[in-house]
Amino acid sequence: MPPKRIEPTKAEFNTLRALWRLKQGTVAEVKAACAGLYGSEPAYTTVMTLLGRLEAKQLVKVDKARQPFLYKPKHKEASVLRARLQEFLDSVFEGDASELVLQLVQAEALSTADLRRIEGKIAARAAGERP
Amino acid sequence: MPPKRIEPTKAEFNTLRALWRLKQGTVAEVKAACAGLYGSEPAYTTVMTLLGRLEAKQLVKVDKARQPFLYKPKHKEASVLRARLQEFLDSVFEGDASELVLQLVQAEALSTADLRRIEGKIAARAAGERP
DNA sequence: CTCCGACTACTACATCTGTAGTTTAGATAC
DNA sequence: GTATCTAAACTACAGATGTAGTAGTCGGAG
Repeated sequence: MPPKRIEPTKAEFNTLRALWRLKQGTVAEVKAACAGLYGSEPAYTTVMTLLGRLEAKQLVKVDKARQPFLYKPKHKEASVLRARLQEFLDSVFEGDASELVLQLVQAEALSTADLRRIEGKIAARAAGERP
Repeated sequence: MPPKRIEPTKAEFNTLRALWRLKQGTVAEVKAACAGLYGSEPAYTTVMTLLGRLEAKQLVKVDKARQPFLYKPKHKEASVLRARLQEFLDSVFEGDASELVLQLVQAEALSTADLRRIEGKIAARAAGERP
């Protein structure tokens, strides 16, 4: 199997998000994107450090032929989100997804209307899958 | 407002979970409960440290009149779970709960049947609320 | 050519986390 | 009362994390 992706830390994850938004980018571009997304702009070298750590974790790849280096995410955003979600679900809710959703509703982050919309979306997808 | 609860780290959270299961307990009891819940048993002093940090974070209270000290969770489990969930939702899914649920379904942690069950539960609760 | 500015490579460092050892003071068993 | 045991207090420490400074390099402005 693929040698099990290592998860990004919070700061790394935010950097990665900036990169997803850009599709790809240089350190300077990512730095600017971070400013846009999170209000504050990290130092240039901070972004470098984070991108470097992300590279070490195999979460981004770098084209060193180009100058300045061009960074690209190595995985789809949804895929990384899902991994983080799974990790969270297991460690906090002991894998009980229903309980998690119930808490979401009770926290009023989600309404029954939302739930129904989601069901609809799934149904649509299932129908389209094997037409 | 209450001075905003500080969130527990992973190890602290696990310790807290043990305490929730016990309702209350001494260091030795919590240590044993951890063994049961997580397979491995931490050192006695490790449990002390963690309970101490939890106390500093106002997440447990200690009765020092009793000997050995008796620890009790200061908040309901559901309430802490919900706070962690909210934090996660905001930081990873930018507050979009529907997206989170959709990912749960796609990760096959949840089925449409589950969703329907949850809706049912909510409906029942809503009905019982103001009968 | 020479200096400047953009970049990358290395280094730094305070905190936070997980995990536990060491010291001490009161309770207990003989 | 003296050795023993227990539980609490204090101390330790390596690795992860967030954040950034400094040194060295290379291509272009003048």
